[in-house]
Amino acid sequence: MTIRTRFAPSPTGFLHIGGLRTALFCWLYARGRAGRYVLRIEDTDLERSTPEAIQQILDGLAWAGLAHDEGPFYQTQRFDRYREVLDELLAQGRAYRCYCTKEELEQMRNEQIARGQKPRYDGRCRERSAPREGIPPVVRFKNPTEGSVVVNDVVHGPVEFQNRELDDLIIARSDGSPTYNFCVVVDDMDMRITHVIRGDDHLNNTPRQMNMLTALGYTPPVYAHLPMILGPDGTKLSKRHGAVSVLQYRDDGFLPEALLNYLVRLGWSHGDQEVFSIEEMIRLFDIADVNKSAAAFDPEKLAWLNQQHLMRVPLERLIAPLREQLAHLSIDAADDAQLMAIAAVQRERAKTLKEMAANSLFFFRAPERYEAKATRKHVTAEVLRALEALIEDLRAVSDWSAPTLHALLHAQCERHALSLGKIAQPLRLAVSGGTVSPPIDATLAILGKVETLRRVERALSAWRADLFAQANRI
RNA sequence: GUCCCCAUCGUCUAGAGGCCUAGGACACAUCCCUUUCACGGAUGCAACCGGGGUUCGAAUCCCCGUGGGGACGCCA
Repeated sequence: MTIRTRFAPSPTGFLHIGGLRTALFCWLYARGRAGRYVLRIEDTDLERSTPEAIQQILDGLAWAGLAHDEGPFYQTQRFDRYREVLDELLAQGRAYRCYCTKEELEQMRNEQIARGQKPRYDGRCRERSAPREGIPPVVRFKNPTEGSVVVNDVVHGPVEFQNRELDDLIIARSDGSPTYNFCVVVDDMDMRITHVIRGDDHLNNTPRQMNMLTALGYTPPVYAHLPMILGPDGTKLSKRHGAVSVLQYRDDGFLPEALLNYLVRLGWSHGDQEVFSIEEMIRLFDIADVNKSAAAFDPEKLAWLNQQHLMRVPLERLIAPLREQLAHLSIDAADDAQLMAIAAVQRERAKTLKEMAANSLFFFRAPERYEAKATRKHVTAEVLRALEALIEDLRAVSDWSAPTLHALLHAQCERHALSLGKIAQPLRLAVSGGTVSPPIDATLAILGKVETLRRVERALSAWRADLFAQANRI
């Protein structure tokens, strides 16, 4: 039988980290065993569902690369079908109309809580034959009152629920619209879902759904309830923990495979391996290997993984997102080859593409000033003499490449009996304004001959004036 | 309150009775490499929630506590 999984978000907010991991596990499981991954939008809550949220979810999933094989299906477009199943249940006496008012239910709940009991509907309308005037009824599922339901959860093992703990849940509101637990049941059945992989918070819903499925003559699917993801402080993940939407991670300069890699390692592992390509995840992942306990989200490890992926991914992959990040810094980087060269030397010195862009700003913009402290430290009369000699060499270079420049620098250092650092640092200052950059030869190579000479000449004249003023003052 | 779930370094995890002197990774510290910053390498710091059992032997199995989480809606 073909394995069929589904991701079923409700569009009442952004797609967040937890949702993305659920989607990832569903996707990996289906992909790894020639199955089908279905996307279903659970938008039965007309009040809170928004088209913007739907778009956000779709965009987030698309960015992550978790393409669905079927769907997206919208529950709001399946109301006729739910109605049909509802009537079937009603006709079979598996469901009944309940005329209790919200006030009565509220009162019932309060009394039960006061008595220290679990609030639950007492089934008083089960045997009611006559409707109550003026009260539009809801429909409740007639849950078994005896025995128990065992959820053979793939990650938790068997979990037993007593039917007496469950009550007759509402499956259609008084306005006739179906509720979540009922739609899920009908959809999972109709879409022939074989594996329901979802958050831990749904474990308690499972016995009810299984009872309904059974009442409909359908064998329940396999269930796998994933542990929750907690914030870095161990409490429930929320907005104050930073990124809410997965799209925020894109904007912050993360690679989707890095995020996915981080997420797959939350509750799952494969020996000592930390870095996984998408292909490896698909090949190695198994829902049965997932942990039971909740995991805290660690932004530091995500950042480390992102760098690991930045260093492994084909360089071309970095061009577009790096350009995008530079655009946010008002840099219009048109040249693919140049961006690739920059990414090649910067990727081992940046955790994110955003950081890479910031570190690479100087390639596009000449420094306006030179770090004062570093200038005092690295710029001396002796260094100036060496640089002046070097610039002559540079002017004469026809093959402007890192190896050539490297040789030139070395030669000049030897001539002046200086270590390479003595000359590399002031050069860095001259071209970048600071003391941090990729290897100086590579940096100059990327910058190009014209721009390098312009910047070095400008720095030299500024520093000459400085030294002269200093000498006169003393 | 009732029901359900969970429990190994600060964090993510390995561990399915002896291989555990509890392994790896992030973070942190020190050192090496070095042209700055990184990358990389080495070393160090650091954990089985508590108590009872079962067993020759328990991080691993059972029970009870404790702590954390979830559910209990005409939300999903």
